[in-house]
Amino acid sequence: MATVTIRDVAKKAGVGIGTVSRVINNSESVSDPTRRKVLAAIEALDFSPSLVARRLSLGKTMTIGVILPFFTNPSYVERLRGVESILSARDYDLILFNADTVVRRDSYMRDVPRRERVDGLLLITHVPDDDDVARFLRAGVPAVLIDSRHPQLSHVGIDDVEGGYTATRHLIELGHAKIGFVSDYLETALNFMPIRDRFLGYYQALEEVGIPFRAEYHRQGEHGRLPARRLARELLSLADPPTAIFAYSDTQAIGVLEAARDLGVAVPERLSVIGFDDVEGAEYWHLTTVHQPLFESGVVGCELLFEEMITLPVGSLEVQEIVLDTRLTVRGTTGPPPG
Amino acid sequence: MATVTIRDVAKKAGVGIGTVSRVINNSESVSDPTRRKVLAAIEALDFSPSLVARRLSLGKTMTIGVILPFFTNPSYVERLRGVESILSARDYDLILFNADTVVRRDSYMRDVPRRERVDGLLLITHVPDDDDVARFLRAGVPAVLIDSRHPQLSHVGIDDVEGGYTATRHLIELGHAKIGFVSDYLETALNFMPIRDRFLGYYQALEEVGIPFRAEYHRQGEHGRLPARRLARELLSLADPPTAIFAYSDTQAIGVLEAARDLGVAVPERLSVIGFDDVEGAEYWHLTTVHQPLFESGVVGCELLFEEMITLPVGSLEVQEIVLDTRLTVRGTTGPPPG
DNA sequence: CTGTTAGCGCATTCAC
DNA sequence: GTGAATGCGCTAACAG
Repeated sequence: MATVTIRDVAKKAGVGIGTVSRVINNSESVSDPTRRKVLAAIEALDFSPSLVARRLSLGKTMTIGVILPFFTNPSYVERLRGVESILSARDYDLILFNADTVVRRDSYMRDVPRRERVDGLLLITHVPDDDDVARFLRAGVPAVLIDSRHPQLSHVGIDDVEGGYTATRHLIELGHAKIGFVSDYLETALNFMPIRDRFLGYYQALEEVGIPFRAEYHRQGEHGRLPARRLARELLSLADPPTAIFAYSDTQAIGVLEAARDLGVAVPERLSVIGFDDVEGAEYWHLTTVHQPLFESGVVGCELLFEEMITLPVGSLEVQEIVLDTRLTVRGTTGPPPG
Repeated sequence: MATVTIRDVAKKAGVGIGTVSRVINNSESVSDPTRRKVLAAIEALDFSPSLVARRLSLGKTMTIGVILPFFTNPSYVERLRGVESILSARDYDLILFNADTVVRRDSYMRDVPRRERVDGLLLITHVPDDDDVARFLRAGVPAVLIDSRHPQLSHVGIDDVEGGYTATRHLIELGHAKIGFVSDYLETALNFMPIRDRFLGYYQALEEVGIPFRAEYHRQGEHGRLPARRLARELLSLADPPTAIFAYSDTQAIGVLEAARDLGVAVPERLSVIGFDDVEGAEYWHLTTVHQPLFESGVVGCELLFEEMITLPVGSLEVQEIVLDTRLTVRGTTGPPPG
């Protein structure tokens, strides 16, 4: 209970604390006999070095922080798994900052990089503004973006415009012309980029083949299954309802499927539905969707961050932009339009 | 960039560092004028105290650790949300330790409580052995269990025996006598308690009304939708198949529903299915299930932990056992047996 | 009320 | 190679 320190070990081994420190850190310059003595003492005392003290002394925290909008969402869980897979291999700790509101995001953006809490920062989906980035740089905290962009920061993501295009294009090629889009609000205080991008892809795909964009076919709402369900119901209740719906995420696609069921609209016979992400659940809903490498995005983002962390001075590394591939995954919820 | 310390502030404000420290910590005994001076200096220098130093000095880490089998599972996400809701209000950080294998669990059980990494530990589902608990106590790290039990540790959970009983009883009351059970392996290296408990509840409910337990009606496998699907298919292919199936979790219940669909068995006309947890997706499937307060379990567990953390010496607080209520939630997948 | 001092546990110069 | 001294930034106990 009386926590055993490096000093106790030194005394027991009959050496100086410096030597113990060297042994702990695998320094070359320790003779084999003394090393053995120290190791024995460590063993005997069941000593393990204090991370906090080491951090203070080293000026490093050995943890990286992740700021994200809450991880309830399956896609974030997948990404975090990727991050975690890298961290655990490097003996780094992971601290999560759940920024699901503007207030909390701002607070974290301000505080987290400041107080030597983390050695590096991963921002998922959240878009830092110029002030934030300046603060990161000033604080000397490397930051990497996942699923978001900023000219001065490295990031990993996908081409959401292309993804939106791919989804819409799939529906068009099946013969659909009346294609709805159910999404999060395009403009919000949190201002997530993929939302606008996928919409853009949707828009461009329509335009390309001369299908006019119909505002009433684009419904926006809060993220989530239930709001999407409501929006889809609106869509399907239109005088001239769409024969296909592209949902911003798989979660929302499920909502759309529910709406179809609510209204007795057969999928895919009378309505095609395509989602986005390809989360684990997607397969079991037989959901056609656009697959994106979520786990890998966490891995790559984390690796990128470590690169930056070992490169001094902070910010000297050239900004890298890594774009992962998306892939259309056709399952059972899309087919040719009725009639 | 040259990190500004408490000393810089003291110099600038023309006071001693002790005073600055007092201001930072909202100590009463500082005169208003000096407080103002210090505050001004802090503002001017954009100073913020080093958490690491504070931690070293205080001997506290201001973080709590959570060890859990990976949080991919929807039920863990819900629990974590509950934990996080308490933490953020208290200015504590959350470190996640993903222990999805025996090796990693053992490693975390050994290392995490040791190196003053955390002020408190939350174990979800994982069952510590006596050695683990002894180590926690020795290290002076309070620990609380969620969804798991140990005589020397406080815990919050549900009565899984009762839950299993409730589910089975519901089927019995509908008139079913041939009731299958699809579950995780009862005996595994990770040795989770709820699995055996729910089985026990299932067993007792049958016994109570004189329905003999039939070993071929109990199928065990890996956790997950797909394994459950396979198991359920086996069950339904029996010469004398069950007319109802109780699944250990909602996830597995979905697998059972799929199996029924695979085999063209109508639910609930020819087969009743009941799950457990009442995760978000359960509603979509109209799944009858046993609801358990997942979010609340995180909240309560975390509150319990804080109680222990402020009570010295560690372990002096009486062990508390909090049992949350489960609730049968009847939806559309259960009904009377055919015929 | 407030300045000063002594650690917190470790890594890192330095001399030896 | 190795031991002793110094400092990381802060809190707390002690004088004033």
